[in-house]
Amino acid sequence: MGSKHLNQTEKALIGLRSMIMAGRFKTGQRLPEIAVSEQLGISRTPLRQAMDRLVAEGLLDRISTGGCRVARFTKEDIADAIQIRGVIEGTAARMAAERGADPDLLAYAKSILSQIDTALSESGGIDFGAYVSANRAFHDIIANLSGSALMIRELERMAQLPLASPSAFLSDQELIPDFQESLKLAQRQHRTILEAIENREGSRAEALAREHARLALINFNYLTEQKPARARNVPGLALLTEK
Amino acid sequence: MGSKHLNQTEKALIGLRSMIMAGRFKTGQRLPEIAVSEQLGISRTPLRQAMDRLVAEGLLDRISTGGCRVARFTKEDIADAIQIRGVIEGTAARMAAERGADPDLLAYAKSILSQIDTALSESGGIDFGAYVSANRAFHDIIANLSGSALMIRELERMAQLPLASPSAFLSDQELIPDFQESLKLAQRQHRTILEAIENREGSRAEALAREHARLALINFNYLTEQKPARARNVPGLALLTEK
DNA sequence: AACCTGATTAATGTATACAATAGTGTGCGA
DNA sequence: TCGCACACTATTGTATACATTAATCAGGTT
Repeated sequence: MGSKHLNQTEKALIGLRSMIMAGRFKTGQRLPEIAVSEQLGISRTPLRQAMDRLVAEGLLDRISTGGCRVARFTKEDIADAIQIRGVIEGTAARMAAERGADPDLLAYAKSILSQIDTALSESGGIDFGAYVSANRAFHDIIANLSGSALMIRELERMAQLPLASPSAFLSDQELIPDFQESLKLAQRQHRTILEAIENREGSRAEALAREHARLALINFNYLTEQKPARARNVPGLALLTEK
Repeated sequence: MGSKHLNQTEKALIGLRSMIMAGRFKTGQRLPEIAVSEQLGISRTPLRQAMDRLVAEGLLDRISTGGCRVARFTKEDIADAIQIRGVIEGTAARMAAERGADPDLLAYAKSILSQIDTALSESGGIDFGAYVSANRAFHDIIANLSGSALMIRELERMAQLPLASPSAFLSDQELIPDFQESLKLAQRQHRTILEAIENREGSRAEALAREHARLALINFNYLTEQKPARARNVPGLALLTEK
């Protein structure tokens, strides 16, 4: 599937991003290029390229005196990110509805929903792996249904923002049984969104997609307020800062 | 004002961006690093950094086999970009209204509106320079009124997209008298948006800001369909492609 | 003792040399 | 004449050395 031949810049990007997400750097401190490049076994040139990419993603902030530091996010930042992602996904859904969705893509979306149904009704408990990948696919399809290349790009960007992606709080759900009920609600919302798109009900599709994103917000609040210990396992949550 | 000490990367960014916007590169062809670096008098390292930034901005596309090419945009792309910008600005306005706008910022916004009034009522004709900079300031304030750092970032991004910025079709308006009436309509919309924010009418503020963005779309369509000759003067329009 | 000033150190920013790879053209064969 | 293969060229990707600038620390002065 994925090409195995990653160049140095891509290796640096992946390696550095995971280090950041895991919270491996001291807060507020400048990220030392030489040390990181030695740690990754990659020279500074591609590392710096990767850092530029991470600045664009919002994971790093440039420092005026030179270099970068790891960005910190407040709860409010994350709530805003989720809300904005919802707004953009809502716009994608509305565009899809108003312009008319591609029939093949619609059919594909329905097959994905069936996969989610299957994942949710496993006898031995929910199949999280299948759910997460199908959920990701569904949100990709919504972007594609809009028919706008820019929309696809923007939603990809939003998904990279820490904790704003539709799957941000899913990766570790096997640990959090309380979330399982919300998965079923989410799936009902998926169906309704697709139905609205198919019926060309643009405004309804938009509102539903916005509301759907709020589930992520609920999960986020639940996690940080009720289960702070488990929150440590969620990648990116290490970047959360007080106030 | 602006710091005079630009480093090489920033020089390359500015220089390359203006070359691209002016349409100085052959369509679909790979952008040659060596030639450009010699033309700018800057070595390849900071040039490549600048290219990465422009990829993030969407002005360049990466080529799978290496290097970048200048991105091309269809009319539909630009219409989508304007619409999405309107949606995000609408969200900023709604956030500002719902959360309550900062009084100082609100007062500042009103003073900017007065400046626009003055620019529009000059006896010798409209003062375009003053209008454009005040208009830009107004849209910046809307972003800031939202109180969300992410929102500010996203709107800055959208403003960099070719032809999606609130000022995209203003820079050259002295040549296009037909637009002058639309400036007055735009200013009325500015007042209404601010009023809705002040009254904490979130939904109204959102809808008004969305509608306001459509003015850019109208100007864009008018320009490309009615005055294609004058369209050549608008920076970025060189990137417009058929189909 | 606190603070400013200067020198030292260590980091980032830049240029360039080298390596790897994609693009191009030529020649040979069918 | 067309197509394929091979070699060659040109360009990108990477490493590294150098220049420049910021951070640090010591020493002296107030």
